Amino acid sequence: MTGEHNTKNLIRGAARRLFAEHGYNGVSMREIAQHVGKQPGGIYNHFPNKQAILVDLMQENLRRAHEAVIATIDDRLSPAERLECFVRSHVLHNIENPDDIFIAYMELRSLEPEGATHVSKERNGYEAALRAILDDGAKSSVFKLSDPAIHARSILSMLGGVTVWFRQSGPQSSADVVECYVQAALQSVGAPYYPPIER
Amino acid sequence: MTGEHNTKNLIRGAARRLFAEHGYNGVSMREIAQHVGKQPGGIYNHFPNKQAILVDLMQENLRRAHEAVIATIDDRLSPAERLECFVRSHVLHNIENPDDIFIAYMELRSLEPEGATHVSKERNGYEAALRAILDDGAKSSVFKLSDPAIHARSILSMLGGVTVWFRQSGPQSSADVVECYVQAALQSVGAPYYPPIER
DNA sequence: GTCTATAGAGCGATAGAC
DNA sequence: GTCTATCGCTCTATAGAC
Repeated sequence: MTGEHNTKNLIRGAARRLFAEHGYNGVSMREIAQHVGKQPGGIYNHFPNKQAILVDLMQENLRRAHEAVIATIDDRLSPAERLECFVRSHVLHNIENPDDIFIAYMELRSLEPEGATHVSKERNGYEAALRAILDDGAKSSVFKLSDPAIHARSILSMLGGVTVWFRQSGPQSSADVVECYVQAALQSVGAPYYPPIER
Repeated sequence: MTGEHNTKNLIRGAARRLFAEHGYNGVSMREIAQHVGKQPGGIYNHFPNKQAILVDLMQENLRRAHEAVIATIDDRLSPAERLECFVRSHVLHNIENPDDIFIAYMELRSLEPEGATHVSKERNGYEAALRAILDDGAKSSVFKLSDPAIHARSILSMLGGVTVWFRQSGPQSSADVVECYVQAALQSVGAPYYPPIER
């Protein structure tokens, strides 16, 4: 699936990088072609138009991101443990795929209606999964929160912010950053945070 | 200053609305002119070019937003009280000026270098003001946080998210939403949250 | 599947009458 | 300060040779 066709994937890669940096409307087919080392017209052998490249990136990446996070959550764990799993894998995935995530959350407005509703549904499902954890914790009073829906959104905004400033090449280790977001997210719903292990 | 010239302010208003909805690169001078009820060429009597409209909006609005928030913080208060003031006025300002804030945080990449550095400095100063509060609270152990810089960024991302989903015309009251973010932000740094008053 | 060439539309910005 | 008109350019997308 990923390596199905070389040029098509090169186009995906160039578009991902350029869309993340300049935004969908700030990037031309010519620029994408140039980064792939091909002529502009040739892109249309792989995607019917520019919008299709964005749809391809957003739908596929968002689906994979959500799937990866949801898979790490074991329903038998406590709400606090499930939230910790959620945050940890979400931030880790964001750190490892900053461009994908950045595009997915910035370019909803550049999608035409059909793609926009699809992506919105995908996002709402993900948000609902997080809200279910918060609801559970609120019921058993291990979480202190007045509105699970708003807290869910605020956690997602918080975690999404990591793609704006964090770079793997920077001074901080991924593990430390993840840990810090785990602490902030757990505490934000009133759950206690215990650092992994003293060194 | 605000009412200095009618057409110029109409242009500001149309550009604010359109940039927030479609992004800087997704809006043409023709569209802005149309929303103002003027001819495209006429805009250039008020702004030298398109970029100048964006710079005008971002610099002025960000400065006013930060000024308004910082002004509500009394240095004699405790770190927790100062953080509460910060969050409360920040969210309230975001709610009352969603387009301004949304543009300021989304369109940094559409700014040419000169304007980008100016806006970055403005933002960094604001982030530093928040970090100073967190540092204070961490020193006296009323806040529980492993990295004040990351916690400051995570709070700002969290609060900024309100512009994405909240609408004044929606079902929730501004006051309730503000209160919810106050709770999430205070708790995220490990500070206790006391609801305003039982009803 | 890639190329060259270009159609057809829209863009930012300017000139000059009023 | 607003208008009409337009320049020069870039854009997405297509056609057709190889």
